[in-house]
Amino acid sequence: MLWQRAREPHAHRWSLPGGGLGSEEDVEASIRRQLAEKVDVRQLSHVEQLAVFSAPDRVPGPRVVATAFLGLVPSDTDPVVPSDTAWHPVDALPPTAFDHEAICRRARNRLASKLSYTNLGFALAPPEFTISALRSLYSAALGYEVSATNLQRVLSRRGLLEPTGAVAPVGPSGGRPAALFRFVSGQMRVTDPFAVLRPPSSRNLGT
Amino acid sequence: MLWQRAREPHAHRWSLPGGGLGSEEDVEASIRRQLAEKVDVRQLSHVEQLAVFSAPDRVPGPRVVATAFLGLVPSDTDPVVPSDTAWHPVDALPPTAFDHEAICRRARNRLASKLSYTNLGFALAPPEFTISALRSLYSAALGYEVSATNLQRVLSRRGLLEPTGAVAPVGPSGGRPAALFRFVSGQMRVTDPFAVLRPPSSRNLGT
DNA sequence: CAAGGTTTTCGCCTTTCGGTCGAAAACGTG
DNA sequence: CACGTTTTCGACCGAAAGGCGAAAACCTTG
Repeated sequence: MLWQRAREPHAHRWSLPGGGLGSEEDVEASIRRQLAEKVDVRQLSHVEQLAVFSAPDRVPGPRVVATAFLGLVPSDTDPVVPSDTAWHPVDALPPTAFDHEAICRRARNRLASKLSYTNLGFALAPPEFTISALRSLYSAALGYEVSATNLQRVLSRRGLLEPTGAVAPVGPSGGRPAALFRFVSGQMRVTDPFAVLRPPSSRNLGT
Repeated sequence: MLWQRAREPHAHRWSLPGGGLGSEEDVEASIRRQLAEKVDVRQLSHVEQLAVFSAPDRVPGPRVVATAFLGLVPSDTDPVVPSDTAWHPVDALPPTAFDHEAICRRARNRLASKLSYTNLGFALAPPEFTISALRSLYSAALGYEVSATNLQRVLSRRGLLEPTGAVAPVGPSGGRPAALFRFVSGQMRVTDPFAVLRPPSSRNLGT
């Protein structure tokens, strides 16, 4: 989500939401406050620090040190945004101000990595979803196609997925109605990565 | 590596090396400069941003925003450090100044995670090492025992390990002399994590 | 120098995990 | 009711990882 700068420098270029750090808040409280001007903060399903960008010449004039965040909203949210603000596909960004394109790239890479080795998927999905919808989300975020069969098995084996029992309405072209799933509550925050070298004789599946 | 504060606030408590950001450097250049006063920077085998710590009351007086870094040196380096500076086991830290204990915990968690799903191990190991020495390093960093057999196999299969041909001198209690290994050059920087959901029909093993 | 202790290495086996494929299920439509 | 469409599920396979124990290669000691 970018907003279009009205004034120089870099007028008319698109930039990430953000602003100065208040004296009584930490950086996360600050970005949530800044974001509240653009979108309802309660819709944020995940917020994490990305990196500090601090090159002396990253903005004209006096140095500005930026703490970049990665913020996610579920795919079904369509928040009302101000007129100077719009969503852009991360693969086809318009001309951006300052180093904001690099920041977006970093965010995209972080998301793709964490999708694979953590349970971050819950932050992208709506409360209930079909496997094929989830497959589309993962494919879009990762940048390559994943198999629905495999995705369901991997997430299920990790104990993240739970059928709701209901089925989704069928599409205009027919087909078998898809079962609805949800991420199991209690797993709706980022947990430890799924380690490859595990402690002896203990899997990280059970509660 | 901590140094002992001489003055208030928090006199005599141990704190992480660091200092103010200069106007002509970014945060990584700054921490390398600060660290150079304590230890030869060329010994650093890995440096990465950890997180920003910015709670308004994290230090007394005016707010100080800190960008924390994780820095690693190979286990065989024993750098000369100033008299007010010393190494401490991360599991048994002395009383620390400010929020530096929390920073250390975060660093330790980051290290443990990345050891498993990236090739970060090279940053901890000396240029040449035996499998059991490497096993000790991994066990210490991860906090649980790993099997030497499995560690060697996992790292080998990822194409990270290479035998030097030489063997290490035997210990005081005898035993078969251990073969020496090195991390293959070209893999001596952190590469992409080993993704679980891979793109179709392409493994991340080949060069 | 043979016996026994110690440490490393290696092969074999089992389990788990991820990838792939195709058949079957469950809907629409003509 | 045949047919297209989409989802679901089971089967199979290879690769990855964990576990175990025998063999190898050194030491010391009697």
